[in-house]
Amino acid sequence: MNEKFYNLPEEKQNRILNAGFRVFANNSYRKSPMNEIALEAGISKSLLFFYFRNKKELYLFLLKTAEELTRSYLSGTGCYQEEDVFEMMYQGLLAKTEMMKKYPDMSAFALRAYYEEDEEVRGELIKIIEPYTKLSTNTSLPKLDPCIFKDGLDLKMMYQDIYLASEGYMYQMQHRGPIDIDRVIRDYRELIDFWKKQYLK
Amino acid sequence: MNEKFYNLPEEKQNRILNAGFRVFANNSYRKSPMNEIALEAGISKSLLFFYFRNKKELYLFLLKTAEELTRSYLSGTGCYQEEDVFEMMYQGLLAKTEMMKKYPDMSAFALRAYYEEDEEVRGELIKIIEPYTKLSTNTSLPKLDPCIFKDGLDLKMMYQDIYLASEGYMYQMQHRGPIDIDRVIRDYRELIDFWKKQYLK
DNA sequence: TTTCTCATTGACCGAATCGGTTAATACCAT
DNA sequence: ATGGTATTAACCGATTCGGTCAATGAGAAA
Repeated sequence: MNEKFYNLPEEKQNRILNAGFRVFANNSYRKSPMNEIALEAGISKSLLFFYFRNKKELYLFLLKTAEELTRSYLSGTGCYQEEDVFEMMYQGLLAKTEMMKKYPDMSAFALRAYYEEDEEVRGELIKIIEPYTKLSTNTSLPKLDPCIFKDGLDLKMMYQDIYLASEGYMYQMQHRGPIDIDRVIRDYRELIDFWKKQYLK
Repeated sequence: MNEKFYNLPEEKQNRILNAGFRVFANNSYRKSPMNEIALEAGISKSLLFFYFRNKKELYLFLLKTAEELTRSYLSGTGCYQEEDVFEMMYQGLLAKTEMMKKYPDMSAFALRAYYEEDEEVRGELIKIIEPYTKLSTNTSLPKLDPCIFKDGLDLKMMYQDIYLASEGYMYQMQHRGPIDIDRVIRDYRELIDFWKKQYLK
């Protein structure tokens, strides 16, 4: 890709990124037209081809960017060193909402890329997401100290419960159109507190 | 549509239905090619146009069919007259898995249709899904008899919890590729029992 | 076999769309 | 004016699309 892309004002860079995320999220790779991306970004198709040599380059650039941004957002929140499972989940969702404010279709784009099968990009696509394919199957519950939970509580089921409900929240955020994000956060916080009262000693 | 479609052996009808569901679920209306649907159904494009005059007719037929099938599946299970909230949820998920066995992409198709904006079909599309648009915003909890639940339990939060977790299950079923459906049902049953022990007196 | 019926198809058409190129602009500082 | 850079309109060849139609195939009836 053309290094001059980074000289553009950040707002314009983001417009292009978001246009790409959105189009590639709604269509398969082959059926995502460059002209549609350009139109949505508010630039001409020619300019888009000026910054990115071809569609494949733009696609892989978007994927690499999504990966980097996600990683930086997650490490930004203290969601990893948090020892409280509930607060960890909360921080995770907080990070995701922050991302969705700035890049509304990025996660949908990443999810679709995960299943993209077009041979034109598949090979180099895998190299980027490969580290995460193993990680995703890691549904095993983190180490939980039984002492702090109520006696006789099935920790595995509890974790299933909060994990799936959180997944359900994310799902609603993505598929239920544009909604009041701050409202979602407040609701989720309520749920977290409900769980803590319910499951913690 | 051509009434002779119903004369086809049921297996062939379903192949065509499922091919349509899949293609229209993965692409927008405009970018769903008839030839791709025919290929996936194992018939020629000409034959597809013999049974359905044009793309619009096929699309609306699929939508109407999806609506009817869903309604019949839901009324098939006793999920409405069930008074136990947990068993109601369980029956609901059971019905959905049954559907996904026979029509794997139907619900994904219906969801995408819900947000389809193409003016060629939007008008008549709305007429079909309009009754459900109001119903979907109905997140209010059903009438719950507080007596059977543990004292001091926040019923609204409990319902949020189980509703979202169930949503999370559905999400996993649709987006996590082909998985062992019976395994999913067993896991969900476990979760239901966990909730009953947790929330019921 | 011949004939009739009807499901099914390959070949085709005009129009639109696609990825990508290029030569020309608009803009702005010197 | 001049030079350089950001940006675009116009264009191209190839492909794809929705849809049509004449022809083929298969099976039952004669």
